[in-house]
Amino acid sequence: MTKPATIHDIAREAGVSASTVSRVLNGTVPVAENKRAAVLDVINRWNYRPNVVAQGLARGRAGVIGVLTQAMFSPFYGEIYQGIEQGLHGSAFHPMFASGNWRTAEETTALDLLLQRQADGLIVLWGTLPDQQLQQVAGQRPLIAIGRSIAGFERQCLRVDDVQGGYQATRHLIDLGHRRIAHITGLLAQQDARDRREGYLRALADAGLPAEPQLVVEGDFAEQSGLLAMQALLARAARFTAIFVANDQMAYGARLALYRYGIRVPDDISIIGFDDQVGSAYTTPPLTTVRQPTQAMGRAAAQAIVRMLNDEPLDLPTFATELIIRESTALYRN
Amino acid sequence: MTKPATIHDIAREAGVSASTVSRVLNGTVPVAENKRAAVLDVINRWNYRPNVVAQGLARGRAGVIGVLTQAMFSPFYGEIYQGIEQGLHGSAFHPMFASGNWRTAEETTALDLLLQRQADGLIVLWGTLPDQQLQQVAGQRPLIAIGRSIAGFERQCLRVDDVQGGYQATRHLIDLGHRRIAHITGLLAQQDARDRREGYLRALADAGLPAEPQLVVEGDFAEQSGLLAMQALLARAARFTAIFVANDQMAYGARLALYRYGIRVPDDISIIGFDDQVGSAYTTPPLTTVRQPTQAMGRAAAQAIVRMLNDEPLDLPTFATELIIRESTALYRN
DNA sequence: CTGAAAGCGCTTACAG
DNA sequence: CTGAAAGCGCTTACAG
Repeated sequence: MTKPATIHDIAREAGVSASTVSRVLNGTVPVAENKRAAVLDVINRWNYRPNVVAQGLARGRAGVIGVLTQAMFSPFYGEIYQGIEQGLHGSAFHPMFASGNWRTAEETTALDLLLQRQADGLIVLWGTLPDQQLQQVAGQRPLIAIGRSIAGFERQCLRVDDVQGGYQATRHLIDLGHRRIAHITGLLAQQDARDRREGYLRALADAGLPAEPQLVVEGDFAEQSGLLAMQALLARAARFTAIFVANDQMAYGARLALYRYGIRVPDDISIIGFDDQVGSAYTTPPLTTVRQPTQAMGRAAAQAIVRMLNDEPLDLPTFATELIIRESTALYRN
Repeated sequence: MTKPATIHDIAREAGVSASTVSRVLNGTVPVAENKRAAVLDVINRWNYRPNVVAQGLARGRAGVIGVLTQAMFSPFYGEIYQGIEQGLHGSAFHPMFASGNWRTAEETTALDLLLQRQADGLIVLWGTLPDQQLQQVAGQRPLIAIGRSIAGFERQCLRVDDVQGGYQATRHLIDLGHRRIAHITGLLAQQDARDRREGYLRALADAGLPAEPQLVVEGDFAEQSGLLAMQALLARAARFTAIFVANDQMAYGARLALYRYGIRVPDDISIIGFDDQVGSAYTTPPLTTVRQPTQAMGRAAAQAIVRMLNDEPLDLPTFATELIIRESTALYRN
């Protein structure tokens, strides 16, 4: 367990000062060709890598973009990470992740961790942190939020149009001829769940269809709640031929409930989800759903952070959802 | 964008030296009660948080465990992360993730990133890095590998018994009365895929069943390859009534192929996967599979790293797989 | 072009 | 118990 070489070791071996080694490392200032070659030679021979932590301290810039996420392992966030990595590529900044799991206390811990590790900028993905906490951070360093708003920092909040998404999903069902359309909502404490429901209601209203409270039940975005919600719906008197489920995970649960009851999809009931999770193309039948441009959103957020760090002006685009038609929805037939 | 307070600011305001502030922060040495109170007061009032990067530099310990993973967003790795976080909890170390995506070049980049950020220890999850590269790192700092071996460092490699897992899966099918059992393998360039196939072959042999090459086709662990492999199998002359698929993702694809052909699961064909992905309990029908104790493995790896960091002796347990029987497998009926 | 010096924000012997 | 000093591994004016 030998200690790794430092810039001074390299300097000594190459017969120059540490300053010079630093200069050839960073290419900031011209260095005499022979010294440059000597330094490079030692660096290669010793396979020297500068300590980026020390660099960060000296430069006052860690080269880190903190990403406050909710679930390290969700495929949904995964696509956003990919976008972030793409957006950061070639920028001298690297992402650093910490997850809050939708619990305010954990989110606070994760945020502190990112801040203490000197993240130069922050990307906040959804979550339950109060505006006030984020406002304070946003006042101190570049911050972009995805999936939530922060009062006073609206221009740094990148939101997808969930109302439109919910509308699209419901409209698709209506266009297929369905008239009695149920809805399993997400956790209504979350804005996105409320927005999707809002889209559902508007689509019904626009089509002159009545909103039937008995056809709406709240879930919590997890599979099991979709299953339970579908059971509840099936137990009620009100009938329906199609259902909009507020995310794909719950749609899986709902679909399983139908399977258990021997109700066919899409022959008896059409089902549409939201998110287009990776697995959704391989469910039986493949799930019709509404896609959020996750990767593009991640990329935009990363690019925006870099622009802020460089004091360049910001102009976040608006992100629209996209209907992905697969095989879980079909024409209504009487 | 005011600069955050430093330890000197706190010291000045509290009327003590920076050393004293440091001492109350770390609780290493007794500090007079009145000064301690004064310091704590300023810290709270200013909401001061020490710069952990600077702490790490001064201490020679970053407090970071690097986790070299393959896919940031896979639920499978996600469970391992959870285990790692649990194992690190309360240990003064935090995980830091970088992903290699099963590409040697990217894995090298990710490893470098972790090393440059001064990770005190490393947990390597699967991957394609040559032994030599990892041996070098393992010679310099604590390293634990999950899912792969490193020559000369076997005691630091935590492996799950894939042969046993493949055996269990196949044996389950045999116990249900199946005699003609197909197998979709993983990418055979990977050891785990070869081991699972080995388990399959051994189970057949132990039951006195012939190994039929026409019943085995290679996949690449992704959904689409499972679908394609199943189509290939169905196109062949050889019939089968059950199939062991080397992971759940491919099992989803294989199941979709059967759906398209109108072949019922498990009535016509039984199917068993491997991994017990989160979604597998909600497929139709819910998937029988073999579970790896992912969370326990992550926890063990994290604890082992901490032990190594504290120069305590190591004794990694062996991890066994577990059969999870759901509804995609059934008794063979003629 | 280049070295010595100061500094980034901390910790930790050292001396009292 | 406590402060001044040196040091962690770098960078960057400053002076030449």
